[in-house]
Order: sequence, then C-alpha cells, then structure tokens
Amino acid sequence: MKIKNDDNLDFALILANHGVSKTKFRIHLLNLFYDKESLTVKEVMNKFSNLINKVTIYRALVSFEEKGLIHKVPSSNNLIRYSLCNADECSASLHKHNHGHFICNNCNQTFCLENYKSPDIMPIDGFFINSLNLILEGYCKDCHLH
Amino acid sequence: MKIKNDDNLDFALILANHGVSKTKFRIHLLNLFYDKESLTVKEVMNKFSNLINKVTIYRALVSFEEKGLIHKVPSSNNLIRYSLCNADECSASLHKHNHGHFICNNCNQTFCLENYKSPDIMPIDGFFINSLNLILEGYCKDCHLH
DNA sequence: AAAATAACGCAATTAGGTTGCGTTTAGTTC
DNA sequence: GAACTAAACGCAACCTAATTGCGTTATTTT
Ligand SMILES: [Mn+2]
Ligand SMILES: [Mn+2]
Ligand SMILES: [Zn+2]
Ligand SMILES: [Zn+2]
Repeated sequence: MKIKNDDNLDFALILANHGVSKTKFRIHLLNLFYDKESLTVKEVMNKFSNLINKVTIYRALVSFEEKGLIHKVPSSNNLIRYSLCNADECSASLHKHNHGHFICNNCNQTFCLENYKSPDIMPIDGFFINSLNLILEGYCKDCHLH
Repeated sequence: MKIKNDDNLDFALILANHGVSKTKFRIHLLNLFYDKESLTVKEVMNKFSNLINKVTIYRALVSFEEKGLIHKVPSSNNLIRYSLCNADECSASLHKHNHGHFICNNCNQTFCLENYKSPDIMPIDGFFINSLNLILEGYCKDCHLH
C-alpha cells in the first residue's frame, strides 16, 4: 500500500528528518516519489521539463539513497531506477518490499504486484544482505500489443 | 541444481538444437555458462583473455538469448548479466528460477540461494510476463569485510 | 564445391553515468 | 538579520558499457 501525496504530507519536514537539504528541487523530487512507483533519471528530467541539470538529479538521488529515503530497484534494462523506501520494511541498510514489482520492457514503467508476496529475509552466513526484490518483467497493458 | 560441464555435454549439439551457429567461440561460450552461475560481457572477455572482440561477445549473447539458451538477470549495478536457462522452468518466452540469486555489490559475483524459493507465476490480466526473478543484493563472503 | 547466410573484427558512435570546479543557495552562528 | 560555513547547483569535460556500419571471414545450405 503506497502513501499518496494527497495525504497532505510535509515533504520539507520529511527531508529535514532524514538530514537532506530542503531545496525547492529536492522537495519537489521527493513529492514525485510519492506519486510514482519508481523513477529513473530520465523520467525525473522529463517531469521537470529538462530544466534541472542531470548532474543535480543524479546527486540528489544518491543523497536520498544515502539518507534512507529511496532505494534502487534492480532491472534488466540497464537503467538506474529508484523507489521510495517503505517505512514498515526498509531500514537504512536493508531494503525490501513485501510484494513484487513488474517492470515493462518497453515503456519502463513499474507496477506493484500486491498478490505476489516476497519471501522473508533469512540470514545467509558470510553474506551481508542489503536488499531483496521480487522482479517480474515483460510488457504492460499499454505496451502489450506492439 | 545446476548442470555441470563435467557431465560431458555436447555443446555443439545444444547450439545446433537451438538454431545457433556452432563457431569455436560460441561453443566455448556456452560451455562457460555451464560453469558459472551468471556472466557479464566483461567477465566473458576476461575468460577469453581479451582475445575475442567485445562486439562479438555482445552479439553472441543476444543470439543465445533470442534462441532461448540464456536470459538476463536483473541487477542494480547497471551491467547486463546473463544466466543459463533452466530446462525445467524456462521457455523461450517465460524465464524463471525456482530459487533466488544473490548478487555482490562489490565483485558482482552471483550465487544461487536454493533455500530462497521464488513464488509461482500467476497471470496478471493485461500484462505479458516474460520473467520472474528473486534478487538479493549485498556483499558476498569475499567482499564482506572491505 | 558453389552460393547464400551468418559470424567476426575494427572503427566510430551513442547514451547512461561520473567528476572537477566555480557559483549560488541553504543552514548555522553570532 | 548579517556574516560565515557547508552543501547544492550548473556547466563542461570525461568515462565506460553498449550499439551500429561495413568489409572480411567462417558456417550453413543447396
Ligand atoms: Mn528501501
Ligand atoms: Mn531462461
Ligand atoms: Zn509498458
Ligand atoms: Zn563479492
């Protein structure tokens, strides 16, 4: 279940609580993550009509990640993709969602699959687990036919 | 359970059965996939001591993928990574493993996690599912302590 | 064996991501 | 609220994985 931004959230406060500078851009960027299941740099650029420098976007995303606001989502499409951390299941160093995600091979959109349940994290000796992701890929409704 | 190449497999025959040209390089490349859980282009290049042109490797991997011999493994490290298709669970258009895979964020090695079970594939209406992957990321035994 | 088809290697190109540095903005101290 | 410090920003240049074009070589088909 994703928190939507129409819950009247104070994004500046959330940034402050995570030790992230609350610039206009970063407040707006955090807002975007509450609207979209996941975002790539390209998608963020488009949302800002290419007015924000890509380097600024890259650095903001790294900063958000370091401060535990977002995490990477693995994919086969060779693009860095980020998703909002889930307060229930993500900690600063261990990220997971209890459900799977579907990534479209054509339009790159992501969809939550609430009825695909992720297994619980079990320690593996010697290994340090950072994240668990259940990833389905294919074609979404829009891209299904051609 | 992974088939090992010491089972005396005829790689040329496997290629032929999948409609892939059996060049010396491609026979050797297929052999590699029976040894290693997954491979990137860089890893393949190293295995061949950089004697094979990278374009040749890229095209061979695409060809193997199109013919249903290998499939991509999603990851967060922005590298195209391929793994041998599993005769039991992979078809030409639908790829999965019954177990999870661990990818090291440092050395990029992949490990099978036999006791992490993937959920079964359930159709989602409107969506065309190509693959299901359970991906764990973090640091492996070698890279755990910096 | 000859013809047709596909793989190969090289060079050039594309595209996602990164780095350095001077400037601007935000956070802090007085 | 002005002065100071630290971080974010934008630009240009750079890095590297991946792709494309094309002439050559190897494989497959007849
Ligand atoms: Mn997270
Ligand atoms: Mn497969
Ligand atoms: Zn789509
Ligand atoms: Zn490692």
